[in-house]
Amino acid sequence: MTRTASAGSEAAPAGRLPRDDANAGATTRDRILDAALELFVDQGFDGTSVRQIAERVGTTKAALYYYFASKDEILMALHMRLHEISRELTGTIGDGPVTPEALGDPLVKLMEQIAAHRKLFLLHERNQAAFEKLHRNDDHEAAHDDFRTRFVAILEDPRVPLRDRVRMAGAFGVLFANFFLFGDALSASDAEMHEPLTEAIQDVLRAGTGRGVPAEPPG
Amino acid sequence: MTRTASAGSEAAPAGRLPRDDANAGATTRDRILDAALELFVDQGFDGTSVRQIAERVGTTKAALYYYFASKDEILMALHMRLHEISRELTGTIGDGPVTPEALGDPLVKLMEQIAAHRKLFLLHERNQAAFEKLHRNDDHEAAHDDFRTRFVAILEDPRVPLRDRVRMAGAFGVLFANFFLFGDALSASDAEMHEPLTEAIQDVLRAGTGRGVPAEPPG
DNA sequence: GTCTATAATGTGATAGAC
DNA sequence: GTCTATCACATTATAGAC
Repeated sequence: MTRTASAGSEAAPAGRLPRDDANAGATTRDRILDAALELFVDQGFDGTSVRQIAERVGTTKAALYYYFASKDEILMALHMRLHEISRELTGTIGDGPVTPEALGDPLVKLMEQIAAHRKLFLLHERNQAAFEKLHRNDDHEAAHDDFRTRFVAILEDPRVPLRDRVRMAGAFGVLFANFFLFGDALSASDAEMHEPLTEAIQDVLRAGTGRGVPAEPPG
Repeated sequence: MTRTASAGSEAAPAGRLPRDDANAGATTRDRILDAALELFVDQGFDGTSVRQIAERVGTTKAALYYYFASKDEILMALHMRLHEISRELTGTIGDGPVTPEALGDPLVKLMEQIAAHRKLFLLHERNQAAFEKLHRNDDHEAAHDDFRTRFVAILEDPRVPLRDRVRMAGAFGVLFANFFLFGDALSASDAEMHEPLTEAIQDVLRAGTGRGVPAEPPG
């Protein structure tokens, strides 16, 4: 996690010069995306103007419009960065109804991805409205097969007992709260968090299958 | 939960006529706030124009500005609605460092409040950026003593073992995920959710204190 | 209290020089 | 590829009639 996350999306205009002194030599297009990501997370998509993005990159609005046809397209490009990560994770869950136990490993893998791409996940969490609008305007509204979609499908499955579904949603919540809601407050490194978090997740899930933590505390 | 939540805030201009056919006879001021709440949750604060609010209420922009000096003030009024609820809850937590066990009851109470004022909590969750800006501009930036502030203070307390803090944040996350992240997917009534959710919360907390889910049955 | 009309500003986006 | 200058438009907010 030394670099600031300038991955993917290399379809830049023409002759770019890829050096590798972190970020400084990144494609202009990627520097725009990095700046936008930061601003969208802090101020929200609607609360951020194209001018602000340009300023942070150290250029002008017009230059941005050379790389992106619209402000929406900047958001879309950032969406795609996450979409690929998310699509890999989706495969780790089975197809049919799922037991809480079977969800343990996928959630731990998700945790590691969140840790590696925190800002990208934050972007989606904090700009839900903007993304919905984006997908409404774009054609392919149906079937974006990301992790969340698959997860929601499981939680909607009436074949799974409500008790279990509450646990599964809850396990995700344990993750979510520790990274996004209170990630700053805990002020622990990702490494320090890994074990206690994994334990907590497993416990929420496990307790759900075998009818809970034993009725009375030992002693 | 039959009514659509038109509580509090009666300091309207002058002679209002309070009937009680739900909402239809509500103060105009409250009808504005109800409409704004719905739109701010769906489209975000920045994505909602004053004109849209007026349309939904069935009046004009200028009329809104008779009741509120600015768009920000509408958001502020909604913030106050939640702030009072939140302030009551804060009292249910002690003052010093807190054990996971001691957090069980406050979180269950919080759950009940969230169920009763879901939209209001959602507003805050989805418009974090807007609220931060609001509080930056307003004077009293310091010390808004709501539940979240107190909760964060606990999670920052280095006297509490990290393992416990992860559990406490996680317990909140269980709540959060079931109401906000996946509340729609589960499609269960608040009554149906109450027991499994309470159990799940208690289990996350309990497991943290006594070193994990009991390896041995009670004896 | 609610309206019409309008002011003042900032926005996303484009044209065209270099 | 990046700039300056500008357009068209929506926004928040206000003035003043009724």
